[in-house]
Amino acid sequence: MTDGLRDFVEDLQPRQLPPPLQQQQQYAHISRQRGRRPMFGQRPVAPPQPLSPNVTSAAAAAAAQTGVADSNNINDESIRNLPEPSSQSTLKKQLLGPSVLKSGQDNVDQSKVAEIIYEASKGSKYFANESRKDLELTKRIDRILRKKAEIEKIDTSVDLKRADAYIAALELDRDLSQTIVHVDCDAFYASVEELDRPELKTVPMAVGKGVLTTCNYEARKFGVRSGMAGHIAIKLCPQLIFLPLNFEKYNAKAKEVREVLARYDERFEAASCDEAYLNITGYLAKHNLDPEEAVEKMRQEVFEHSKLTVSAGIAPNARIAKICSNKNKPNGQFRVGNDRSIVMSFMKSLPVRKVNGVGRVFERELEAVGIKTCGDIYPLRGLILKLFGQKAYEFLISVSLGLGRTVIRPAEEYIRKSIGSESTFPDLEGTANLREKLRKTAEALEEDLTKTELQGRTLALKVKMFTYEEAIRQKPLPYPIWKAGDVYEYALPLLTKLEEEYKPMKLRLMGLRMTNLSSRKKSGGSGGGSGGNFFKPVIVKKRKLGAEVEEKWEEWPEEEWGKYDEAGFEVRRADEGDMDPDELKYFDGLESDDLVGLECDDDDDEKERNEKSASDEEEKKEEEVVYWPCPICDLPQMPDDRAFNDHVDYCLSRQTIREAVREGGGERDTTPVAPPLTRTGGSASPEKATMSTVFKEYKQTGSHKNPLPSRRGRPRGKKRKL
DNA sequence: GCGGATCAC
DNA sequence: TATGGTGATCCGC
Repeated sequence: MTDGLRDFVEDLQPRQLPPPLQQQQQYAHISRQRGRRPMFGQRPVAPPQPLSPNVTSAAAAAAAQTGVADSNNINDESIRNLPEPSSQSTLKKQLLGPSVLKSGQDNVDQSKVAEIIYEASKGSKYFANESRKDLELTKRIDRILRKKAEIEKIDTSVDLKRADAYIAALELDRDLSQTIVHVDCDAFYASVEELDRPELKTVPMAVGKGVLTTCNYEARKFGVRSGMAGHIAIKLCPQLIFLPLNFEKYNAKAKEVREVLARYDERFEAASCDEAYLNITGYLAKHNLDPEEAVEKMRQEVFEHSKLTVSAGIAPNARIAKICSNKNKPNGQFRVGNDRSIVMSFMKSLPVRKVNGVGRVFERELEAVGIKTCGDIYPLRGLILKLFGQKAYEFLISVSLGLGRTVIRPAEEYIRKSIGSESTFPDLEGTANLREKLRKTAEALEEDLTKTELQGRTLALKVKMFTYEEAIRQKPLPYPIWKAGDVYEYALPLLTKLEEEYKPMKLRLMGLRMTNLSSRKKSGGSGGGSGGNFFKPVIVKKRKLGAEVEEKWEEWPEEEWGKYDEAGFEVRRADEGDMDPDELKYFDGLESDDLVGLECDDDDDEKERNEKSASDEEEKKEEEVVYWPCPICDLPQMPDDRAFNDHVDYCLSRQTIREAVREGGGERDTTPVAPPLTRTGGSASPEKATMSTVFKEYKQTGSHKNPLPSRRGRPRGKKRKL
């Protein structure tokens, strides 16, 4: 350790400046971590030996030996839980960490890295926990595969038809008119540190302790990654230099970057400290610039202004832009053009893991059923709903089509739904000790509640046992609280409850979190939640079976990532034109929910769920209901007048469009990209490639609305802005 | 509504 | 000696 580094740590101890953006608060806490340990300074060791060509470290050599066969280590006592040798490989991959597919690791031998990590982890409690989780996942995947076999036995043509109808509806909504940019700073924290200490540029260096927050590209050559445990990183790269976090510095730099971004889209969306989305459609039109030119210029300006390099992705929507920004990292950019065939061919070979929302677990589940790339989704579209559920279905389908949101808006317009504080510490046990820790945790939470001027009506206590097993107990409160004393008082019963459940409870982490938030600001403000004075949140209801829907909740990761527009902010982007996407989705959702007999119990009405025999009820209904066949698409509809009429209207509008396509000859854009996506039986359009083109015209004229006299009123209510 | 799990950063 | 913290969502019960 060096004194200089220690000074750094002392310096930031009181810490925490008001983060300009909501998202940044999630990082602010880190700087006040207790129990800091000595920093690792430079060690007198052998010169750097990247893992790229040859691994020469002792650990690697040892690993190489044991690594001949994956199952060689199975007799280790600590991993006796492991079922069969085959799961070793998945576990190793799991241990590799979440960012294997990220950039900067292309020339690193991942299997050797995996071995080293595996060897270094073996025997630890952490490892045992990972093994347990891996086993659970393997079992779950087993169930999924059995389910798949079941489904394949029966007739899936109805599911296929429904999927095709859904896809057709989504296709109608496709918007290729916007140019979205995702900007991502390269190794942000590490780069900022290098500005102050240029000599670090040429040596492997990491920021953060315990778990690395990030590391520079020199370090990545050794297989070091962000999110990696510090002691593992040392095994991979003994000469790795560790720096402490310095959020003031990072925030200042982030601000500089944002100043430039604002020139291109004043309503850009800061997704985190070092990431942002921009809609540069307006900018391009105004300055008559090519997207690539403009972004090139923007990155150049960012560099001149902040001395930091950024990477960027340019695409018709945020999801693809995000993927693109990783493509030519560092200091590069990549564009997927605003053209359906380009989008489709880009998605076709893209590993699903690259998509935001597909993590290590989902990746394995998908792989098990034969989905490795986004192009693999479409052929299985008839199975996915039953295999993974409604949300995952909607998500995967939209991913396979390369769809994503095109509305970008400032982070300030999102409302926070929870606020919490948690910390890890050396194993702790004993009622008195745990209560003391609880008190400290409550005080930390009060601090954040004070800063944000929030209060909450539901309190949750989270603990992590010394075995890494986690548990949460939560409780609604009689009134909103924010003071540490109150928090402690209400948290104590939760703690004692846990102590009873887990007999001698030994903890390594404790956290408190408040939900059901409301603002304590006099002037209203953005705090949302029940109890709020000015901005009462919109009641957002999830899809309900058959019944009228006041507000619909946008499907999972697809759009807003759960953040919603509390006070009904007017979003003024062009893309939310006249065709209300909700309506299409509504009908489709209704269809699938109703017909599949899926457990769609997203009701907010308590009475509806009082019957524990919900599933029985469901089945009974399923048998009794007589569906009305739609005269257009022939798919069975719920016997509900309004819903039926809505559906027919919808089908007619699609029919109209289809005919328009045929008349127009459908000659444009006919490249047969992504073959599976162009044609399937049933109601799918014969020429989807042109549908979006046609639809654009419809959007302009607005003539698609109510192609025939409507028989009733649409389910009204505030339309969800996408 | 609760608790566990997953995901992103 | 020994693998983080904040916030959000989804699923099963």
